[in-house]
Amino acid sequence: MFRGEYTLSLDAKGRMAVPAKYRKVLQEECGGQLVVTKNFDPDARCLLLYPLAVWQEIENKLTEVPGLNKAAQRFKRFFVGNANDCELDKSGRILLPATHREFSSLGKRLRLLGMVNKFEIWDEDLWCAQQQGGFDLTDEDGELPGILSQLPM
Amino acid sequence: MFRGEYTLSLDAKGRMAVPAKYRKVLQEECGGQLVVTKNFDPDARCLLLYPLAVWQEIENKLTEVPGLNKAAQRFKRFFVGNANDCELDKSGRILLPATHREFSSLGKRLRLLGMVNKFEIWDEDLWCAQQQGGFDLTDEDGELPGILSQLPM
DNA sequence: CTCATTGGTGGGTAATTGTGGGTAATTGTG
DNA sequence: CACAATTACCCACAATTACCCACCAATGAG
Repeated sequence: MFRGEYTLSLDAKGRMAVPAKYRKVLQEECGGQLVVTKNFDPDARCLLLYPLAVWQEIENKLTEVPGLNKAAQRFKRFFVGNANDCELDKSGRILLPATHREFSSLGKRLRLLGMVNKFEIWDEDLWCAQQQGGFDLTDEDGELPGILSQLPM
Repeated sequence: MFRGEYTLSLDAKGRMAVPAKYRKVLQEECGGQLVVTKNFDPDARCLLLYPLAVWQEIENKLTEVPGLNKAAQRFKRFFVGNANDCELDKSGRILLPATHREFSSLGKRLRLLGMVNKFEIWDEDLWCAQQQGGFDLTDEDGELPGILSQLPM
């Protein structure tokens, strides 16, 4: 699955090269079909990039969301409403929609992060600023998420 | 498993030779596939080097992390987002990504530390400075971690 | 002590990967 | 239907990476 940090650039046409090592996998897994959406966490203004197959699982789950639950609808509106298809072109690049580039303040230099089942796309400066701040691993409730306390790292 | 301290150098291209005694093991255990990431502890600015097989155990655990838990995502972003693959080349060296070298202030001289299931990579000067300071074995809460109090040492 | 072997280092070179931009095809709009 | 805007394809160049070989220092055997 996906991991690691890649420094890449956004060209004048709004395209980003996907690292060569992932192109083959993405072709096989989903014919180079991807989905970009915006991250809902206001403290992490980045884009999320999913292989179509992974995205569809999420989308399936979302069909179960009750139509009258306002919070759920709000989430769906943001997450799915902002999810655009993109396809790897013949040279292994994807075109990021203008609205998305603007949302995440993407400049010329980007950082792509492998996040196991998806990628995150950050503006380089934003990412560096984000990394500067200390890391607080505790939840809103001040607790360490259970899963983190058991990692064999 | 890994132990010991090795003094090595980083060449002009950013490569580091893995000590010969570990090359064979790493080839057998994981085909020479390794993963480097950045250490989470701001008081220990070093890189962590895992054999792929060990890394995958950690990563598997992380697939269970809920996408909407902000603290968990923050952790994943740092730990997995910074985890780049590296492979032993034909002469037993690995190429450390530029971003990682910068993060841990790696100069020409390095120290590699065996840490049982992983290695740590330090800049030599940083490592020496770190060793100067006294050692506090107690946790943030002033307690000795339970597991340490039972060591048959 | 000398020689052969091994392990670490440096650097040339070829292959691969990322980037920029011209041009043709497609899409949407009036 | 014609036009403008956008997108996809292609090629050329630059940067990076992987492979190879040569060198030197340390080690161990004879």
